[in-house]
Amino acid sequence: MKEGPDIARVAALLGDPARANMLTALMGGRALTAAELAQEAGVTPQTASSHLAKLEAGQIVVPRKQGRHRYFTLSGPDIVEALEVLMGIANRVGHNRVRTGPKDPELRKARVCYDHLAGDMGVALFDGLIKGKLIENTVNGVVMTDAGVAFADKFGIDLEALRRKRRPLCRECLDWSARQSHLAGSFGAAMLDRFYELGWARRVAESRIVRFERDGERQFRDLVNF
Amino acid sequence: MKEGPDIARVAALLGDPARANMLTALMGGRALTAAELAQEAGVTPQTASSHLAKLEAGQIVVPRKQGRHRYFTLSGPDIVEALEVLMGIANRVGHNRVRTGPKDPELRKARVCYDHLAGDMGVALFDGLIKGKLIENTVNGVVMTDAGVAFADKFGIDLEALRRKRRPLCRECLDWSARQSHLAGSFGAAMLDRFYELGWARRVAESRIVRFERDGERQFRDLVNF
DNA sequence: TTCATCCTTCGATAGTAATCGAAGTGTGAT
DNA sequence: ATCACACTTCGATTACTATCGAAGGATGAA
Repeated sequence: MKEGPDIARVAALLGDPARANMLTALMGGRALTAAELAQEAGVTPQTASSHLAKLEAGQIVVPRKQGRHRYFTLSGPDIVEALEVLMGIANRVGHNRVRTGPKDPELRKARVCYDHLAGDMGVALFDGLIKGKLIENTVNGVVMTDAGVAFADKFGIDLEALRRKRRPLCRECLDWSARQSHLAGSFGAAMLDRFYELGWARRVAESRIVRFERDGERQFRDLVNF
Repeated sequence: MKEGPDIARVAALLGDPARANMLTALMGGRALTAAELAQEAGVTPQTASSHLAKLEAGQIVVPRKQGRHRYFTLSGPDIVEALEVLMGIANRVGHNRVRTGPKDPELRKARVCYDHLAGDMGVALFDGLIKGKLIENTVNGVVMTDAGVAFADKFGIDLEALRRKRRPLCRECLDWSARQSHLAGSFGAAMLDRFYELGWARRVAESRIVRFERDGERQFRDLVNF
């Protein structure tokens, strides 16, 4: 009837709760399997498969076969952009899925996002590494500088082992409580692991909260104030 | 379950063809009535009313009552942003409502948009009238200047008759093939009628194409090169 | 080969939402 | 007062789609 791009078709693909959950899970930038996405969306694998088929047909996600797994990624940065804008709108009009409850402050401060640190402290870490010129935020993604490599070694992270994994070393991940980027990727995960090992922080059981020890938080602050 | 804004709810509101049509019509920035939006969407007033109620409840549009009309506008620039991004995606993945077939060039060049001229020549007309200061694009919409009134008279358009109609005299209409505004409103319709009368152009049967005669196009070019 | 795992397809069900005809409400014009 | 118009509400229909159980590949491991 009318000329122009078919907005509705694309928007409808993002307009189902299960699919929206999958897509936001993919915003971290990491490829996820169908099973992981099913869990994220809270649906059975069959249902997830159906949704993923639709998203694939609509070219919102791109599948990559690896062994008996199928890994999905977003088809492009424009999808991320769309999700971001929609989140902004949802936020503005007050369509939120969970109330900002009493124990929320701790979640906002520090929590795990899959396997890396998110929340205010996650953002602080990312910013600190940028300011200290240990990582650089280029158009092609986040990369480590030579100074960063030296730092990782000194901090007790085996970069060579990380590089052997398929997963990208550094990646930025949008933080919805803080609306800024925090550090993801295998290096981001390794940093959080190291915080645990050093006794700076520990996970709170049955929750995504990461609780820093008093001394650990002090050392963390020193770390990010390059 | 998950924290964060409820993307799906917002996206679902944009994910219906009728609603998407209404919203893209509102991208021009001007307030439109429920009836106009119904026509844009190609649905009956009842259906449009239902959609508008949903959009209003979701705070995507804002109503403003004026007499027996209800004017709707987008609730904020973020909505425009979202629509633009979605259009980009739809374009990238090739979800277009009309095929860019062989006879497409003619459609792009000149076609009717309801009752006025759209396409490249429609945009050229609009721009020409603006440049010639016959119309002005103000925040409250497009208005005619004194020079414009004089021109209309000379061109054989009875402005007084047009003014007696309820319909606004001048209006801009977003052109998706050209991504720019063209002239709508009763004056826009009258201009196209006059082109027919003068033998400058004629409609191609069973199509929205407006085909200009060689001489008619030349005179049209003279007209818009104020 | 046999088994386990990951994922998809099929089929049935249930819930939702778009649509429009008919009727109702409110506003402005004659 | 009467009419016309703009819009909404109600009710019924229709169509779609999300969902999951069950079963069927496909891949890798033992």
